[in-house]
This record gives sequence, C-alpha cells and structure tokens, in this order.
Amino acid sequence: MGATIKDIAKLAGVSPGTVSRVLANKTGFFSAQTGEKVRAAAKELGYQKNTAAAELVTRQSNVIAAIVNSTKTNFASPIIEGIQAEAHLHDLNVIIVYAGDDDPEQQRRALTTVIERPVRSILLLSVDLSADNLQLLQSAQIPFCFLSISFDDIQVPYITSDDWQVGYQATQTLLQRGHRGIGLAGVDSDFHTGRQRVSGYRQAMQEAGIRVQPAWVQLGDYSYAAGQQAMQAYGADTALTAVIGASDMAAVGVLNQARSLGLQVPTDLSILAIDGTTICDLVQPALSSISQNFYEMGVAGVRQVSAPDDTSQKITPIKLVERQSIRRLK
Amino acid sequence: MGATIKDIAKLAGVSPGTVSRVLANKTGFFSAQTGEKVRAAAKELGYQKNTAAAELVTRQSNVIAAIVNSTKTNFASPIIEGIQAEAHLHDLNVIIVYAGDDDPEQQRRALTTVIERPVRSILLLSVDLSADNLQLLQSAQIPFCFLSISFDDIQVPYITSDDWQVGYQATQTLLQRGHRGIGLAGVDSDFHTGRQRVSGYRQAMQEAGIRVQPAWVQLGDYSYAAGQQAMQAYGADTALTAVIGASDMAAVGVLNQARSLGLQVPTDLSILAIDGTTICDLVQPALSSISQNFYEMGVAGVRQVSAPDDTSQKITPIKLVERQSIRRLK
DNA sequence: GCACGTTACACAAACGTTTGCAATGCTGAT
DNA sequence: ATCAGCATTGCAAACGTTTGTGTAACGTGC
Repeated sequence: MGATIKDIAKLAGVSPGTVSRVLANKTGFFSAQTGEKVRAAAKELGYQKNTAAAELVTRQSNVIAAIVNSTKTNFASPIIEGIQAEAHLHDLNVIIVYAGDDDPEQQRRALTTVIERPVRSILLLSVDLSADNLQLLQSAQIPFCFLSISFDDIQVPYITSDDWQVGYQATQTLLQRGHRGIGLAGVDSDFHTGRQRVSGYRQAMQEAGIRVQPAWVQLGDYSYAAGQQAMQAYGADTALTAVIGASDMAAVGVLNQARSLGLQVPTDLSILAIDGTTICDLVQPALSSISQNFYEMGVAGVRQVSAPDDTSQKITPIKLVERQSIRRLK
Repeated sequence: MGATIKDIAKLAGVSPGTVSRVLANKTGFFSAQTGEKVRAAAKELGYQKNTAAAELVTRQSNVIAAIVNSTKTNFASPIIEGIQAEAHLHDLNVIIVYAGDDDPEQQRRALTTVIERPVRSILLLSVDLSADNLQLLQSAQIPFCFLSISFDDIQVPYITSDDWQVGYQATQTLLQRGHRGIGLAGVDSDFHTGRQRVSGYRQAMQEAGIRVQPAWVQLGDYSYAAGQQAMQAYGADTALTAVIGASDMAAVGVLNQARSLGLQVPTDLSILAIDGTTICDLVQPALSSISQNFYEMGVAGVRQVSAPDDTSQKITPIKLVERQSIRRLK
C-alpha cells in the first residue's frame, strides 16, 4: 500500500535507481542537491522501505535470529541482552522465535520460519535439536551457533560454560567449606551438559576420597519440581549437609522442599545453585551460586556467527557468587 | 545459493508456475502425477522456499510480530505462550523483538525492523511508545494491538486487565480480612495503568471510611528495588498491617525488606502481590496475589489483530489467588 | 463431426528493490 | 578544438515467487 521508491522518484523527478542510492546513502553517487530532494520526497510520502524486495536482490539481510527452546528458562534473558547489545554494534537486528519445549514439530516450525527468509545467522539458545532438524539447519547454509549447550556426539559450533568445571567447582566449593555429604539435585543425564556436570561432581568427590552414594545424584530436568522431588527423595533425616541445585530453579525447589521438611537453610542444609540468575537474590536466604556469564555467551555468539573463526567451540567463564545459603562446617 | 522453483521446474520438466502451484498445494490445478514429480524433485534438490520473494508478490506474510519492552518483565512469558498457541491455530508464525526499556531509539529500531517487512500484525507487550513512534506505528497500516497496558489519552486498541478493579479488589481483599492500614508499594503514577490502580485503591479505602495517609502510597516502577524502597519508607514500626505490591517483583521487594526490618510475614505484615506469576510460588511465604490472566491476553491479542472488530479495547479477567502471605485480623 | 466443458499445463507480468553499465555534461589539460 | 577524466544520473536486468490468462488436449453428448 505504502509509497515505493518509484513514487519518490516521480515526485523528486529522478530515477528509481538514484533514489535507491540516496536512501542507502551511497555517498559519491549523487549530488547534495539531489539527496535533499529525494529525502524530502521520501519524508513527504511517508516512505517505508520494503525489506522483502531488498533482501530478494541482495540475498542477505541484517537480521539475526535467536531460537529459544522455551519461554520458561529464566536465563534466556541475559543471553538475549548480550545478543542485542553486540548485534546493535554491528548494526544488526534481532528477532526471537520460540521452539517450544523439546517438541520436534515446533522446532521444525521455528527453524523454517527463520530459514525461509534470508536471515544473516542463527543462534540457538539451549535448544537440543532432533536429528532431522539439525540436518535441516545445516543444509540451510546459514551460519549458526548453539548457546548454553554442548555436544560430544556431533561437531557443531557452540558457546557454553565448561560444564565439567561447573560441576567440579561447585563440589569443590562445598568441600572446602567442610561438607562431605553433598547431593546433586535435578540434573539431566540424557544430554552432554548434564553428564559433564555429574562427571565434574564425581571427580571432585573422588579426589576428596568420598564415596558417592547412588541416591546423592538425583536426576531431573533442572526444573523447580525436579529440585523439590530431589529434596523429597533425600528426606528430612538425610546424611547430606549440602545440596547442589542443577539450576537456580532446581535449587529453589530444594530450598522450599527442605523448609517443608523442617530443615533450616543454611543451618541444617547448605545449598549451592548453578546459574546465578536474578532469582538467587529473590529468595530467602539468597542462594549462593556458581554463576554463568550468560550475557557474555550472547555477545560471543554474535561474534562467532559474524566472523566464524577456526575454533568454533568456546567457553565462557564461571564464577562463585557467595550469598547466604552455604554454611561453613567445622 | 539454494535451489529455486525454476531448478525444480527444469528437473521435473514442468513450468515454474506449476511448481509453485504444487508446492502451495493449490489442488485442482495439477494432476496427481505432476504433483509427485514436482515434490520428488523439490526433495531431491533440498528446496527451501524464499519467503522474501513470495511476500513481495503476495504482499502479506504469515508472521505476526510481538514487541516486548524488556527482557526483564517476567509476565511476558505467559503472554507470549498465549500468542504462540493462538497464532499456531491460525497457522501464523510469531517473531519477537525487544524494544529495550523506555528507550525511544530502541523502540524505533524495533518498530522499523517489523514494519519494513510485511508482517501480518503487531502486538505490543506493555510497551509505552513515544509520540513519534506511535505515529510511525499507525502510519504503517499494519493491524496492531497493545497488550497489558492501557491508555486514556489516545484511542488505540488494547487488551489488559481492568486496572481500576485490580486496585479496588486488592484493597477489598485486605479490608475483608480485617486490615485497615493498607499500603500500596511500587506503583507508577505516570501512566494510565498505575493511576487506575491507585484510583481503585483509594475508592475502596474511602468506601471503608479510611483516610489514606500520603506515605501509604509509595510510587515506583514496579521493580524489586521499588518494593524494597517502599518498605524501607514504611519502616519497621509502620502503622500498616498490610501492603499491596504493585507487581510480583515489587511484592517480593517488600517481603525481603520487611524481613530485613525484622517483620514476620504474614504475622506482622500481610502482603498481597499484583500479577500472580510463578514467582509468587517461589518465595517463602508464597505470595497471595491478584492474578492477571496473561495467557488469555496473548490469545485475545492475536484474535484482535486477526479479525479486528468494533470493540477494540478489551478486558481480561482477574482473580484472587490465596497463598500464604495474608493474615486474617480479628 | 461439431460445439462445448474440463483438465492440465505453459507463459508472462508483476511485486519493489539493487546495481552494473551506459550516457550525459562538465572541467581542465593538451 | 579535442579528449581524458570525473561526477552525476538514467536504464534495465535481476532476485524468486505468485497468479491471471491463454491454450492445447481430451472427452462428452448431440
């Protein structure tokens, strides 16, 4: 409906090509006077560029797509902020599309939505693609990068924390404070990330000469409910003095369930969360955490797809943030 | 780079037009045999449709855009879920773009990102547009609808809760439980939404014959910090027995600050949150809330822009959800 | 055998932009 | 006067798709 470049051309008395050059600011290709005329005409007509047409001929766009797996993961926010900030630096726009929660059909839908238009690149936030969909993505010839997820079976670019270190340092942190009965709650063992965390945990325990009881590692899906269930399984008279929540949400689940069981945190039980999102500061006691640098992941992701380099798998740093949920044992 | 419709045509030995019809499933325009041939060829070439080209000629797309004002608002999730669910019913895809936080420049950027391509419609989640940007939006001739925000000064379609009722019912709830000293914390008076809530609050108090002290209404921006500051202002020896948090986050701020001041919730102070997102269940005690139906807002928003009808301003229901943060006074 | 419908396809225009190339006019040097 | 070089602009092709129109081929009923 809106005015086109031709309308402007007519109004300004120049050719469409010239209008295009002026609007794209291809300096050196037109006189200052013409520039003024064209811009005035464009403004008068309320011109809005038709990007579809432009993308059709240039075969590239300035939008980068972020695919997120669920609206529920609270750590998506800082990643997206990082993506936005870095993208704006490169004068790129960001669109986000949701891929549901482990639903291959929704994943496919999200993928085709972005692949069918010439997006510059694709960032996948913590989404675990089905084999079909991964192939779809790879065949699209668009630069992509996974964020906050890692793989051992396939060779794709990803940026994440060192999950083994996450597990190891979390455990070390508690060991150093005198704990020996340490649980790991709500962790997933189906995917690489979870397996790595468990592995780091086991290594730290082994180095400390502690034999990990099977019930100490409670599997789950990182959710609040998974944390609750884990704590329920440990029980009120658990031998554990500390629990590592596999995520912030899981840790909060542990916290609340512990309270239901009559345990005081951190007096009776220490809790260490993994992630370090804002939620750690919202609950009481505030949860100490092994914090990931999600913002940096977003930034690094944009850099990676903008200028893919040799090392396509990168690690962002983690750090311990002490709050109030860990007690030092004698 | 990818295969085009012409490549398929050549391979299948038909014309591009026919290929287009087959792929668009315009049944009746081709024989079963041709259909098979074309589909086989498309598969073999790994054909991916170029939506930009299609949108160029049809002048419409099947994507609807959601503009959200910040990654921080936690109620965006259920709205987006509602949007997704309803959009998928209509076979529409959803893209989300962030408009920053009250930054006109970022708003403009987000707007042009979506306007420059033929999106079907635009949903604005709780974003308060500057005058310029509103005009930009309106001049784009794309159906739009504001969600979770209301206006009294301009005439635009929006869907939200009845904010006056929110304030009124929240206050009523506490009055009915015997409270008379009731604060309102973290509410914004610059925009319609906040003013309405305050107005509902005042009306309920007046009906109960209670004179509202100026300090009882603590203004803010609905944030956690605003809640904290409000509670700080009330002080440990406040005359209030109950506080309404203007949002969940504000309520949590009130809760934690109250605890810092040595007040027990709900024993010493009752708290009622407004919004009712998942965060109410995460903290201890779980916060009772006047809950908005955000999911429904998303659904209604998609319906509104899909089939705009006469009444362009709609109200979604609210309800009281009792948890553990309100004490009944004698 | 003819008129008429139907089916199944090809043809070509159109969408709004970008961009290589050609054309024009001008400047200044030869 | 001629010409090279440059600045400025117009021209037209191209991007990949959709869709209205044209047209064969093939019945069908008389």
